[in-house]
Amino acid sequence: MGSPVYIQIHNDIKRSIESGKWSVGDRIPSERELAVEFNVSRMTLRQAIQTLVEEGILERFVGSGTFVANQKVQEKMSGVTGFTDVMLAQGKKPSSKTVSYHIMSPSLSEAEKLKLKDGDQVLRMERIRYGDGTPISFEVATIPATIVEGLSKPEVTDSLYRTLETKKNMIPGRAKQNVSASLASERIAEFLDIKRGDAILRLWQISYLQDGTPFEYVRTQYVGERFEFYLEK
Amino acid sequence: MGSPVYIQIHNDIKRSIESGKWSVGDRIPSERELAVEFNVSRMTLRQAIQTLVEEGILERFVGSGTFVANQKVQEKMSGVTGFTDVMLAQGKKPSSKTVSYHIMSPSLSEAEKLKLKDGDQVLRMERIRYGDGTPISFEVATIPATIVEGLSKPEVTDSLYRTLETKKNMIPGRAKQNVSASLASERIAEFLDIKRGDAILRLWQISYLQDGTPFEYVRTQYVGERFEFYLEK
DNA sequence: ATTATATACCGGTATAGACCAAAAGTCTAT
DNA sequence: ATAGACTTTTGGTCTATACCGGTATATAAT
Repeated sequence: MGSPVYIQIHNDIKRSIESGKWSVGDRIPSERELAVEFNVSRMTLRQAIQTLVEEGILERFVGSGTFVANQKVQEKMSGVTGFTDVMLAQGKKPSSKTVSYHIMSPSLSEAEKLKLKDGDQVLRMERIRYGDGTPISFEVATIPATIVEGLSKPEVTDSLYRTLETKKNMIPGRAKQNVSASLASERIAEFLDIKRGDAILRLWQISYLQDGTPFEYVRTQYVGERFEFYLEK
Repeated sequence: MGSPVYIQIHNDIKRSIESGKWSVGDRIPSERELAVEFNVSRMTLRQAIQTLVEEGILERFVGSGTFVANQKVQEKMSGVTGFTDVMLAQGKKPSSKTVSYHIMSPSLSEAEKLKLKDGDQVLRMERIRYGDGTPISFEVATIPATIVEGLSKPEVTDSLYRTLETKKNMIPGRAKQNVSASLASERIAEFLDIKRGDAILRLWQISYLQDGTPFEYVRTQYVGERFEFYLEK
């Protein structure tokens, strides 16, 4: 094992939570108890907990204990995690309908934002996203063709982030986002089962790999009534 | 001094950097040296450094040392910086009109979010914010009366964040935010010089001091057409 | 039954030491 | 002069221990 002990413990605890050993709201054993259980000092154990707190998986309260957090998972939403994970984290069943899916030449704006060279092709797809069957958003995603090379359509549409990590060992790093509000057009309203003129939360996002290469440019329109964006700074 | 030693050292070092004692790219003394200088254990000193690294002010390299990083500016935007600084950063002249300003008893929701005790009073103010003279947002801010005690109205309304830092030595820490979209009501439309039913970007934010005390609860409605929210993750 | 009060437990902070691996500096043999 | 081998310095990890103040709960006093 190359990684430090506290990272291993971090993963151990994370697995325990994912496997249902501890559920949302549960108090996990105290630091002193866990330190004995994992046979490390309390300081080391604390470091493992610390990383989980920073991820929003655990919450600590002085005098009370450490608890499995519920809400905060949403934080990642604003980050580089995809729609699928966000919905799952909220206990909603994610699904999506692909409206279009084509390899094509990028628009000027797309080429600029994805730092493409002349002649580079992109995959552009339009999708409607659902949570528990209700339309949540309509998104247009543009991805450089080189990134999705060799991937099947389901691998791209189902959960691109996971596929990239597992199949191509590409790990998302930072992301730039822009949020604003507008009104639903006729076409969008139809897709999202709302009325024309209803409130829309607009998000555009450029996601970068850890080396700074842009790999996805997404413009999303969320139904204002059905979606909240949660951030923690 | 109530705050932990490592926070004090954190601020000490931060001040040293701001005052130009150490510039961008400079190597600061080693952890062991600084520990001696501040007369604390290396672990405690490390914690101070750690918080500065998390803020992006310092960078650490094993075997080389700890260096002053070049700051990313815009990130604070979505965080605990106020409207004034955001506008200035974009080269727009900020101004605001206070619609109401009263000390009163908090609503249930306010009391809960600001963790108030029974009988605690709050300052509630409604403001219209302008950028270069154009209405950008309407906001309702609720602040515990204890926080603004002894401050003049201009000190609160002009730039609360700066006043708190300079006058009360209160330093903002984290903030929780929620973003969604809705439509403008008649009243809001009038304030913002738009039409009823126009797109509104809604933001509520709870800001906390470094010790976790909530000190401000703000609900803002931005004109969708005139405002974009920029984030970097 | 209700209200104080004591106490055990919790995470937060802090100390003083230790060893490791990566990086940088120094010295040496070629 | 340079490549390679040592040594020192650096941040990263880890231990074992201690005390603090907040929290909850059991116990005693009302």
